[in-house]
Amino acid sequence: MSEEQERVGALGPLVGYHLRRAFGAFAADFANAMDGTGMRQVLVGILAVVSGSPGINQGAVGRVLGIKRANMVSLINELVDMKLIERVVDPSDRRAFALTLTDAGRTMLTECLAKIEAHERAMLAGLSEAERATLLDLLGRIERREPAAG
Amino acid sequence: MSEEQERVGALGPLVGYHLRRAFGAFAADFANAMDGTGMRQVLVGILAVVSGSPGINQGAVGRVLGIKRANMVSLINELVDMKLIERVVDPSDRRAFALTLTDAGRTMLTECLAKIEAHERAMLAGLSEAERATLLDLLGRIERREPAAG
DNA sequence: TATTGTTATACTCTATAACTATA
DNA sequence: TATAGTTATAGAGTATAACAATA
Repeated sequence: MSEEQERVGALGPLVGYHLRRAFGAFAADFANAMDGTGMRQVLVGILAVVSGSPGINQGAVGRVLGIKRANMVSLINELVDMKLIERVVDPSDRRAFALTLTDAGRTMLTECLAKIEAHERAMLAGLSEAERATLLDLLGRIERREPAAG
Repeated sequence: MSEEQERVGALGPLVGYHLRRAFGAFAADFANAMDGTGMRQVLVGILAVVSGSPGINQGAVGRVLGIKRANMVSLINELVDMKLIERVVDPSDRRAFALTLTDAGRTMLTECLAKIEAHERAMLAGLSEAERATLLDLLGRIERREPAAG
């Protein structure tokens, strides 16, 4: 196996470096797995969140997924144009749009999740079930860590 | 702590999703840690690789770090403009440039690595030493996994 | 005042194709 | 022909500032 990957000098012991490389490998394989669906990581994420919280507005979806409001606009537009998401004015707050999946959206999400599970199995083939659980736990604790100052 | 982060529906059990979020948290804090230095993740990575393999050419640096040749050009230009890297024609292969760190480059790398170690300590404060080692091991095995088809 | 969605904008990262000069 | 570096370009992710409508 390529020795070049070993010559990372001072980067070797850095979790951040390996996180970047592992994330990159996952992202590339994910894009491959989505081939032909017209979907991307972020779009599937939005479908999953809307599926779990029907009627949610796009600002809230953004907060769940760590996407800025300004960047949500075109993403939601894409999904509406693809007829995967329905967007209606929320009667209880007329500034906001209530989002729900269309039937096509539910089908698409189901199909994507099946492809994603295969992609995850391939990427994690070298890890035992216990190791996958450990990885999920450790990553989760990094995400939810206490912010540095309050 | 924000309940919104929990409402990820089908994304919850996906390693790829949590890898994306943990990587995002690391990247944001890394950028913060580099404040005032003019450096970014990729630039520090290049300095570290050149430091470990003086005289290496930029294509090889790109292969080590997973950066395409075309994208290396402007990155190396940046580092040369900042006078952190020296680029001389390799006498043994006049197509290539041999890269080495300048004194300023060595100083910058040392300073950045100190900041990065503090950043890593902060990001991983909730993990024991054993857990950090486990995380490095698991991420490393994902990076170096066997490609799907040969 | 604060919030929702929006527009405009900019920077970075990533990717591909085509070119040159050397090997 | 293959490789090192380059140029041009395009798509995607991420960030901020400012605005209108509504709360």
